[in-house]
Amino acid sequence: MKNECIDCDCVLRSSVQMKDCQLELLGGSHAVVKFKRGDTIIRQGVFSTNVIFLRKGMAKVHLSGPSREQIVKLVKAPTYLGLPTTFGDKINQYSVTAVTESEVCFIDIEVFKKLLAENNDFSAFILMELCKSELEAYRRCASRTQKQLRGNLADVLLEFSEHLFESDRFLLPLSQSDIGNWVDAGRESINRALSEFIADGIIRMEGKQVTILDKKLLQLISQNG
Amino acid sequence: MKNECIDCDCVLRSSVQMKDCQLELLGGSHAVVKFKRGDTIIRQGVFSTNVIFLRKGMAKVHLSGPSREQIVKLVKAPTYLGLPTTFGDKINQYSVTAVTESEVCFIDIEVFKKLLAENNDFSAFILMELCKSELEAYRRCASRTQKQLRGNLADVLLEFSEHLFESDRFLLPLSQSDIGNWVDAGRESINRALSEFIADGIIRMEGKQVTILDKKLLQLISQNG
DNA sequence: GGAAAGATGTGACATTTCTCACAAAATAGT
DNA sequence: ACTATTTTGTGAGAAATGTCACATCTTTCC
Repeated sequence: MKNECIDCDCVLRSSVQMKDCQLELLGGSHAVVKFKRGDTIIRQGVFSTNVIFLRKGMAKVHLSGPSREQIVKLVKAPTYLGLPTTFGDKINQYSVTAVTESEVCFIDIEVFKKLLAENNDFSAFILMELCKSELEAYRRCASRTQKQLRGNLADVLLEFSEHLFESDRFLLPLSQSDIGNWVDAGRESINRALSEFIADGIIRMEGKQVTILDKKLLQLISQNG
Repeated sequence: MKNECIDCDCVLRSSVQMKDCQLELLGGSHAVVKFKRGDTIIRQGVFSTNVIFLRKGMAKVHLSGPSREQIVKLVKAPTYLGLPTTFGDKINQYSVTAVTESEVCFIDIEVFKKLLAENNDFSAFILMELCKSELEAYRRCASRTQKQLRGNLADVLLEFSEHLFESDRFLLPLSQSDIGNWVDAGRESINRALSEFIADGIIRMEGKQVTILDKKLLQLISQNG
């Protein structure tokens, strides 16, 4: 098998120096798999022995809450998936589902641990990533719970436009009830708020195709809402 | 200065083997400080170069949200404080405030990084801690946003009783408005719900002294809503 | 190509919680 | 010991969302 890791983003992205032998190790022990939209990449409640690297695509991280499914965040390639759930616990504590066509590598956890132990740069990098995502989790949670519907919906739209697709025009990869599960609202409320945004000329929607017409206003709603 | 680290919980707790020279390093570079209830240990928005180890006491982790202060969690000694905020960003992204008399060590971040690099056990331990707290953050956030007031208040009381004080009788270290900022509710609502719990014979309160009378029922309320 | 499943649009109404207003109690500071 | 400040208790009405009930649309899959 050709060692795909050598030109894989997962290494480039880490901006970490890896010795050839370490790349060998990685290359010899992983499997690249494709997922379709809606496919489960990591399933909550299942025993896990792999860290996953998302090479291409976009995925939602979600877990089952007391009364419904809670979407925690959306992530796009390139990124690691399931670090906390694989290290923190043998059993997956959350699910990850592809929301667009995706491509991932499964990396055996023992190999991953070996790399962490051998390569201090790498382990410092991972540590930093974990710190950042914990901070992000705190911020997002505070923001979600304190803002009301319109503010949260504006955040979601801005998140898509600015971080995930980096464009004012994109195909919404979530259903309205998914968005509800993300921002803690009912499907109907999301629907009504979207209609308002359209009526106010803030966005345009043709099917799943969203165009942001007035980003300034959206940012204002995000702040004040 | 005597090297207090040798018999400090921070080392014991890590269950990590430290070489004598590493302990020296730690012992020679930290400062032990006492804090009173209400004192700020870490202040959001301020430049930081220290990791902090909470030796004794209890503290709240909180950050300023869009419309009010959000309490993220309560922690008790022994534990590290501010790892994410010190590693993830030079500027503190959250505050930590003592809620009981506390004692902490300030550990210079360069020393901490050196230890991480030198001691793989230690760095694996820290990595694991970070993973666990990220998982915990996700779970708590989902729980808080999906449950309603009584359920969340029950959770808070159980958290005090089962994890923080490990007793059915304890001195509530937060004001009612703090509790509100923790579970995303107004101060008045917390007050009313507490009164209900008292009226229902679930708890007793004499001033700040709380006694849990019916833990089973409290757990039921926590589950159902 | 047609049935079944899933996603979206929309109304009416019930609920929960917030907000404002004020009073009483407790705590801290001098 | 006596203010000043913070915390707690309580009512009444407002506001935001949730819930339920249907009527379309769309997509998926035999």
